[in-house]
Amino acid sequence: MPPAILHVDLDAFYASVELLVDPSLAGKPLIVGGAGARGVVASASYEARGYGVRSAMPSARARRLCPAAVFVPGRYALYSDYSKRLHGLFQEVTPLVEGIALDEAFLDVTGAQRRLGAPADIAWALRRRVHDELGLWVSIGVSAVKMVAKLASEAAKPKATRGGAEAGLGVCVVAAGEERAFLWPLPVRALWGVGPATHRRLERFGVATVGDLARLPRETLVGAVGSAVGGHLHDLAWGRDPRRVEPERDTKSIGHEETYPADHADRSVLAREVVRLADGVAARLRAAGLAGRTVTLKVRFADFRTITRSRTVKDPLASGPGLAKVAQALLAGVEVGPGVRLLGVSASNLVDGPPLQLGFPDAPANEPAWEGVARAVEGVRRRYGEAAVGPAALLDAGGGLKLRRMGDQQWGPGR
DNA sequence: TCTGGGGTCCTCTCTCAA
DNA sequence: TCTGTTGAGAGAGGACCC
Repeated sequence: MPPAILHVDLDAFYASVELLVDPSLAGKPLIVGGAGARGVVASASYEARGYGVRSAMPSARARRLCPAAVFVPGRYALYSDYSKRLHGLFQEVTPLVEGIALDEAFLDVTGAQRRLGAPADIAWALRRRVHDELGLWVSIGVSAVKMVAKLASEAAKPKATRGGAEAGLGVCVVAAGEERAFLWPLPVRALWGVGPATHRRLERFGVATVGDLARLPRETLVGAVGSAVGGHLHDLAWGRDPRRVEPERDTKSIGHEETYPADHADRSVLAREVVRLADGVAARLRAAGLAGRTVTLKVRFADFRTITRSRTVKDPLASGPGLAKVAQALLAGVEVGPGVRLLGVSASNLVDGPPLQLGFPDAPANEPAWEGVARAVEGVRRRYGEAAVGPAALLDAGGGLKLRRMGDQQWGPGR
């Protein structure tokens, strides 16, 4: 059976979910994202895209391009729920599903062909089913080559106009042997792995399309962008992508970061923020049954200069106080006078199983055994809610807790 | 124009031990 | 004991993805 890979991509996912929840928004230019001065666009309806609004664009600019746009703050938990239902439908087609993002996945349907028919038929049936059951449209690319399937789904997408979406192909199939004819006219920037920096370097060699890239000698390309990226891009340009669909991938790091509405230069405020971020990271580590040996602190200054400082400890950490202690020690070595715009805490070097939190570097001998404390906190939170218990440092004047959780501030600070 | 949050991977440099 | 080499691991930064 010839290999067959589907790349499935939801059309304007977050904006489409918001339209489902509130049909009165239909036909209006809709922008999902952070509405504040430092927010960005997470997703835009096709009406808004018709004005040039794109995801990852600063919200302030999007507002200038489309003053009539309706801004919606974005609800990570809601989109996550839709995504789970979508992945449930994928699993009925094949167990070989590799999730790339909430709205995007690769499906290896090589083995499903006997049961469900040709890959194109599987794609059309899946597209119909997603719409019938979830009310959302997906675009699907089909190819024997992973990257080509990805680009084919892009080719299948609707086009944006000021009046809304202009229907696309829905499903785009690139037959075996046709990969180069499909790839070579595309702009080189379309390839996964060619971002702004690589694009600038390639332009110096007169490379504008994937075909130009294919004709560039491999050694020249490697010299220009490095061995790993250069070799990979050259293979892609020739339609070679040996990567398989990988259903299971180990998590390498877990972290939280947050951009503040105004810059902070007060060390005590920043130290408290570190506790908040570390508590959120710890909650996710423990929920995943993981612990981390490396703690990384990320600091972005007012001028957007960004630094990271990390420390690797002997015993894996999974408690908020343990992570916070290391992160605060790292913060102590950073000059915060210029003002801090963003702070982040992450754990990497992850290991399985219950954390072996016996103590911390430079900790006093009687450092409490946080493992027991963390378990007790989890129990209380399960029973009485997340904000029932937390680090004393996070208590506000009214006795409330300001915790940090996944998706709380996904697209920048609010207004 | 003024740049989010969650990640992964690659490269370079430095240190340390064999 | 001193010097050079090599490789592993850590740390930092950057590029990229959605």
